[in-house]
Amino acid sequence: MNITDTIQSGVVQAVKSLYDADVTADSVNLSPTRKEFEGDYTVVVFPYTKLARKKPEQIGEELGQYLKDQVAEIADFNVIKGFLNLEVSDSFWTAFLDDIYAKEDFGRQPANGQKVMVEFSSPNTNKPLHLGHIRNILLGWSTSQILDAAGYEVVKVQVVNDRGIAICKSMLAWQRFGEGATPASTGQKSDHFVGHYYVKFEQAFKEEYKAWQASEAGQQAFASWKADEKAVKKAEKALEEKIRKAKGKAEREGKTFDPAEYTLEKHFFGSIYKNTYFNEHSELGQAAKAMLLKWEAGDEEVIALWKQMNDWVYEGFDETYERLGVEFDKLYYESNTYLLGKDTIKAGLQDGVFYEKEDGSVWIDLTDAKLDHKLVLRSDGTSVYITQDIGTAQERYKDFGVDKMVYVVADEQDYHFQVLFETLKRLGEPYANGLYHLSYGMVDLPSGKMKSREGTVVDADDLMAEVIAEARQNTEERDTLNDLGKAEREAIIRQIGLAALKFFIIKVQPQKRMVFDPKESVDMQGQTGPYVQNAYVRIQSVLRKGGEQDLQAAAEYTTLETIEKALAGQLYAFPGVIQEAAANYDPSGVANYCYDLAKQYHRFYHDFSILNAESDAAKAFRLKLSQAVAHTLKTGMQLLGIEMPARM
RNA sequence: GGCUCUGUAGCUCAACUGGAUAGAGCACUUGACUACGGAUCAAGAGGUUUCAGGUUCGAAUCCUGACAGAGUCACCA
Repeated sequence: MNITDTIQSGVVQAVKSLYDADVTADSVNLSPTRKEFEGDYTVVVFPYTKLARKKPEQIGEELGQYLKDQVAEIADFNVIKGFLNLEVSDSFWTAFLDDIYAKEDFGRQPANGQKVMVEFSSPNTNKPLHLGHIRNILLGWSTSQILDAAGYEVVKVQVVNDRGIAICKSMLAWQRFGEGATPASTGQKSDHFVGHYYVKFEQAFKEEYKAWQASEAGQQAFASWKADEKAVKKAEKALEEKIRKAKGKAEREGKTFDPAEYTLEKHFFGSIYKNTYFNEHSELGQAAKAMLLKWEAGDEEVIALWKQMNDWVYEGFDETYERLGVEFDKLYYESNTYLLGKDTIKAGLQDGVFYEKEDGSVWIDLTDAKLDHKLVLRSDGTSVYITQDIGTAQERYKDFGVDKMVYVVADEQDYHFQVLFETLKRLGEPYANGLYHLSYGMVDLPSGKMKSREGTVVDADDLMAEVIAEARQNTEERDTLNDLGKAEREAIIRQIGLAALKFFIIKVQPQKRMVFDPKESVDMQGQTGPYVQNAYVRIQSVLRKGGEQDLQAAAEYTTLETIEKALAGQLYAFPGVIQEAAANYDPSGVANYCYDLAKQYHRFYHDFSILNAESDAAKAFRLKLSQAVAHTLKTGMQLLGIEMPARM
């Protein structure tokens, strides 16, 4: 039985015997004691004032005395206002440490027999991965590791969006402007090579569109739209809102606001008409669409080109994934799954889950779940995004029989997943109650939103190279690794750089939008990944020098320093941290836990000598404590996908 | 306009899910190694938790209403 349960049930008994009232163990408000007070755990006694009809201080005293008398692990207590601070006996902590210090897997839970699938990354294949993908991948990976540590069997998958208009754009641009170039011939990383042609397409389209805007046809389109008073009025309103926001933003950032950028004409061509132009007038747009149709028809030449482009991209992605240290158990390709789900819709139509409109389109009415009516099949019988998501979910269940599915997807799709999950529920899918959308906020730069069109995206490969370069520079300044071979040194430098990057991103709660400052992300001091690594490295250094010590002597160490108890208490909390992170699908708590533990250890290390401790008993005890901290830090950081070097 | 998320120190983030005097890091100021790794430690300064009400013994946290930012409301994905 663990100590928190022991205390809680002790309080239940105390309340029963002292006040003849029944409370549940769950309701006992128990938390670690704040560091400015004496004690290890604190019980809040305010809730018992009514049933005891006494003052909080008095209740605290009575409960404290009862626990001290009846519960062996409680050595002492004090009461401040309505807070009962309990002191756990030193022998409890030494026994606990004795139990865990040699366990490298401390904190991990035994298998619980449940299977969960985590989907993450899921890129488009027309351009390389960027900072946004990195947040997604780190969240997905660490959540997978955490679920695994919490006892689940985890299946990691990604959906590769390998078809559609976007990849056709890259293909077309390569065909027209590529002149037979290949990644090998240009020396470019192959996914960047493909992305280059995507950008090329967008540039060419932009030029084409701009020329058309000035042409007679373009001006006429604008003029005829302008005749529609209602539409113009609506657009003017939207434009006003846009201007107001832009002005506010310029003001906040101390920049000048240029009203010439916000004319009605620019708004019309930029926001309102762009899709229409692409679909109906653009030569490039027509060509890209024609290519998509040919792809769907299975045209050999187009398919061959498509395969070539995608292969290039995959080669590049694999490299990036490997550098990041992530891998998947199975990949689903949209080109294989995009037709799934139609049969389910038809069957659901029979069962009355869906309804059909006169034009033949199929819908689901979710108004009683506070959602809307949602189209699930077009009037021409073709599928939409949600159709294939329904089919894919069923496919995955067939493949793996999972109890839960976690989708790591940005918060712009919150509504989509609400609709999807509700629909699957109504279809009676067996896994419907185990669906979770791990929604996360977009990553902003200090300069504002990332926009691929404006070239303000932070490339994943560049970013990793940058943090590693910074780690290299820091390492060279210290010359602590000079005796190592180059390969070994580089491996450590890589671990340090990636620790900085990963920790910086994972420490923020998923649902929050985060500001990513590249300058801060390469920081290696303070609340950072390398700071945590440093605590681990210090311990390794101590263990190398004092590892021969016979740890039996620790048994004679019976009076712990405050900070030693605090460290033991923190270690004790680790399994709970993992369980909570798993239950909430939130790795940020693990990151913050690792930081707190490292910080506490750094302080302990500074204030007390380990190898030159006052007695053999103290030395042995502190070695055990250090070893336990090292294991815990290593496990915790491993859950975040961060490796711990033995030296740095 | 409807719905959802967010708003905490100059900046980046916490706050054990309703508990004590709201905590860290960065930046700034000042200290600490002839001792186990200074990527460290300690100290100082920095707050009307966006605002106004409400519930409660107790609110950054829950409720209502404003305000601000973001997202979404496609026979797009």
